[in-house]
Amino acid sequence: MIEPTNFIEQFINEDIESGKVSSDSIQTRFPPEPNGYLHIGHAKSLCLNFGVKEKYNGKCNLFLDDTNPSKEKAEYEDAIKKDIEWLGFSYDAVTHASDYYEKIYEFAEKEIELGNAFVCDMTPEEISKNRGTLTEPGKESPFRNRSVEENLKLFREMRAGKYPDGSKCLRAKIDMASPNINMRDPVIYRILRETHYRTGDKWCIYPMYDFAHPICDYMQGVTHSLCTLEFEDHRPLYDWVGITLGFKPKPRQIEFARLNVTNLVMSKRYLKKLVEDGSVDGWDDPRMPTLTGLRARGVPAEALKDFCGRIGISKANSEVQISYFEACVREYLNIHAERAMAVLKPLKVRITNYPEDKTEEVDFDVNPNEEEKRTRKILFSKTIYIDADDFSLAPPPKYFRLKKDGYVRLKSAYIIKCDDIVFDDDGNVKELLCSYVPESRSGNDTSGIKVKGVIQWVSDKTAVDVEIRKYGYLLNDEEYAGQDFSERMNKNSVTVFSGKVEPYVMENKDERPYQFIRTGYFKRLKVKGKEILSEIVSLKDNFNK
RNA sequence: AGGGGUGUCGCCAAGCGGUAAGGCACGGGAUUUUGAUUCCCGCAUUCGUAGGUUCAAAUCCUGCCACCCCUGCCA
Repeated sequence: MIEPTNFIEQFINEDIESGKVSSDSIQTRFPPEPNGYLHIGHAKSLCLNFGVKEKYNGKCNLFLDDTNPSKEKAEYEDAIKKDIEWLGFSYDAVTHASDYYEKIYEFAEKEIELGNAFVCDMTPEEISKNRGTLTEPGKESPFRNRSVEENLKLFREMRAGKYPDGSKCLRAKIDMASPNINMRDPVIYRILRETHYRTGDKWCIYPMYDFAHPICDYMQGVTHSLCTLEFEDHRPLYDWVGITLGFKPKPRQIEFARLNVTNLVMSKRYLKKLVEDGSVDGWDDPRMPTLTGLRARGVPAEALKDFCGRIGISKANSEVQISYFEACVREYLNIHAERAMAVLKPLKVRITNYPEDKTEEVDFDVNPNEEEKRTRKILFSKTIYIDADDFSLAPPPKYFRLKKDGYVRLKSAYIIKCDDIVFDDDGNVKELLCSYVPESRSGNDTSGIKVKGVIQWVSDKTAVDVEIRKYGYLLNDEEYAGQDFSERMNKNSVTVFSGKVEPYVMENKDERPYQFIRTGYFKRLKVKGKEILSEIVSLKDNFNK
């Protein structure tokens, strides 16, 4: 007996116990339509479907739901595969609705033969008009009672290309008076002369989602078809197809709430618009909530999966705060990211009592939290840079960092005292003149001086100039409601710093994330051929509280 | 009386008749050469609401309220 962690697994257990399905046959599928890139919302579905597969030792296919050739592209299919690979899920097979077009067609003929479907000559407008409303029943099509023979002949002619687009369609014969509008003789096949990215011009009729999906599920051996809440009303139709066609065992559709993240723009339509109008650099722009965007940002796949697991599965419409996601990212990065030093806004510091040409190496912890501590050497010298934010001309109370006549520790090195401030012509701080305490060297500090502030620094002898960027998210704040997306973008765009980092960060070939002391988590990224450092997520900062 | 759903802490979310798990956030304290991390401690006498059944209800029943989805030849 498998311990369920959500209501879907409870249902699966019930189906196993009741003998509906055998425990070794559990199968799900991840069913995106290849009409866009996967985003963080899909990650929830991915984790759910593959989670069930792993838990029940079952199967899970990547099923591309390509029944609408006018929206779908191979580019999207390729991107979807890459994203799933990145997340580390392995599917048992890649399948497409289009793989089953012939089979679906046969099932359609079967429905006709069973008297469950008819060819309708009404225009889309007429069908819409006769559908009735939420409170009034619809009117039956005048073509509803055509003979099986006539329907079969007409449907075959539809396939053969005898009729223009939209002039005829195949409809399920269910109930025009049903309170569920999806059951009012829904269209299950349409005529559409559009080149399909996989089947080309082989077909000029295409099955609709409601008809194709249950058939494809069944053909693949799917036992549990997990989808989002808006398909609840379609379940009776899903079941109708399975029952009329005699599917055994009939796949069970179970709905769950889709992921909403507070203020995060996730609509495929808007994301596509941003890409197309050049507001972002592409689907993989680090500001995008797409999986490829998150990957570019430096979000570890493990952190994303952890997030999906932690938010849980339910049927309640909910909105998860982005801080939850960020907490998961921080938690992972805290364990895995190497520490490094960097200054986003360099401020020159001259250590007046340090010899001009002397340098020395100090030991720096790669990650203080790891069990087997590793250290690496960092060069210290007379002139260094600290972050401008680590010095204050007018320090508030309880300010721990550098101020005039105050002491602060340079991480892994010496304690320094700020003796003097050099201003430029405009009255801005240009440089600090400090003195170091020779006996305060990290590791064997005999100075007896206690400082609360520890700041990062880089030596001018080794510092590498690099552009450092903080990327915002594409937010849909009330503040920006009604504004054009390009305007929202400007406000949530990119903050650029001309920073300096220790060479270690730039020397590594891989793109491992770093935690810059007291700053945040960063990774190297190439934007239009230029190497930059971009922020993955900021450090939790209690200083401002 | 259109149908289908959902309502448990600021945000997720367990709970399935025996007297409110956990996480994020938050508040307090300790340790810390990252104001990070880590570590303690606190954080719903109450489960949308009003009744009812029961020795006992978030869990069962009834009524009300709120929110979401459905009138594509989209998925």
